[in-house]
Amino acid sequence: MAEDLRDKLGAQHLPLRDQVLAALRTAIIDGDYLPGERLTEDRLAEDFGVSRNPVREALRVAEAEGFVVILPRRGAVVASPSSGTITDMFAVRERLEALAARLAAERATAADVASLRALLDQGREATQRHDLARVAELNSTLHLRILQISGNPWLSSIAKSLYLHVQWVFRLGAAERAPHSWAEHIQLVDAIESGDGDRAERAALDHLDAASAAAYENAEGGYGAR
Amino acid sequence: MAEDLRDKLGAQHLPLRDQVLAALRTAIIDGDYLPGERLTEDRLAEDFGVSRNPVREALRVAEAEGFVVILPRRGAVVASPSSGTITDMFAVRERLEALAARLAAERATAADVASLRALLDQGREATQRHDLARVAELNSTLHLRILQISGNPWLSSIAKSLYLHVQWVFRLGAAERAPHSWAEHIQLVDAIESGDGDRAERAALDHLDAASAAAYENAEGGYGAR
DNA sequence: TAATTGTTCTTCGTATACACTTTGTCCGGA
DNA sequence: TCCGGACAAAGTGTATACGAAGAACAATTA
Repeated sequence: MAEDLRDKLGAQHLPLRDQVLAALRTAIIDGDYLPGERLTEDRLAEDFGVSRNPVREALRVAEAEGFVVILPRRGAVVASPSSGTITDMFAVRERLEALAARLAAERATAADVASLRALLDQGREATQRHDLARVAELNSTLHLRILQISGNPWLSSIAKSLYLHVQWVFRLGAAERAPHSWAEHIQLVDAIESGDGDRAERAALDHLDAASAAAYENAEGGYGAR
Repeated sequence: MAEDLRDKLGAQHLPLRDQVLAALRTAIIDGDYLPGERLTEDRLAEDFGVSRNPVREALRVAEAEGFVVILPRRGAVVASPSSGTITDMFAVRERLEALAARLAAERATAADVASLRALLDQGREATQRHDLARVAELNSTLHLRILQISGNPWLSSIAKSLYLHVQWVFRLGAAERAPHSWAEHIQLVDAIESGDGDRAERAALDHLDAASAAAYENAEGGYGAR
């Protein structure tokens, strides 16, 4: 009974605008709303079954995060990650994840390393099962976990946001590369465990370089945003 | 009552929410709203002479940017940049501005360099006049200009946001350090002009290290947020 | 004193209204 | 046929009001 109430209150705890924002983000990342598509407030309100206000608030944040572009008096359209900005994104991500890897190496506890290793194991297993969706999910979890271990909230939140955008761009072809990248992940975790910041940074850079190259290839075959 | 603000800001095309956001940001950075201070929607609406709707939208973005913290059902309070996050902020900024300096060095046109030199001149002049406010302003402009020259929109927007936060933390004691840092700026611009990415990156790192040390000192004497 | 109950303040979401822009359409004239 | 302008439709931007729910604080009671 108390749990019932807790759950109910906990669910209520999330403001509608945040739920809308989350739903909007995933809808965009999943391609339900395609780049360039017009997002009128009424339409979104109807799609999510809420009034205009929460939608508007979610849209402003989505704009700040780069998922939509808002044209004054003309409303919102889904942003278009052009191939130019893919390069730019990776240039920034490279620096950020390198820093994260260094910090993680310097600060990781035994428990932290253990949790990374556990993810690695699950990833190997999922790869053997050819469960690509699960591999992709573990991929995200691993990166986010490293960010968290770095203990720098700024780094974490910025990189997280960038990471979402990478997923968005990646979306279509990422799964094919996942098994390849797993070997790089092992290198990275080994480096973090060693506590050697330089080495961890190098491993992160190598990983990002490979991912960047793959992303660029995928972008060619991506949706033709304009 | 509302008219003065409306007329002042209303001359532009900008939606009210953006004007409110800008006003809110500067009010927080300038210390008109102190860390921990409660910001009710009604109060802000009255302060800015607008209705609650634009205020709410501005608040959501301000939250995403880290200037306020919104507690569910309890409203917004001005965020508190604790000394812990100062270190974290500079760790990220270091990487980002180093990248910006490198990219700027690789891409700067003659006109770009000329505009940087012009800022440098104005800064030297303002320093001689002991016009510290102007020096601080030129300081910002210079950094933002380099970001812009880097030509990476992601880098630019992220670093810009971080830069605002640095200004916020700095606020009190920054003026004293400004003359010192000007010498470092000359090094930085020289490096960018040379087109040598490595050198530009090193110059940026040196500058940031010094700024970081200074910021840390200032933080001790900052406002005692709780 | 401690617990409980009210009261008040404020957010959160909904709904409505309306001015103003932008956009698209239609119509008449060259 | 093509052009330009009037006109209507759609949608944003802003204001306002209202009710529900939660949180904080005061008052009351045991």
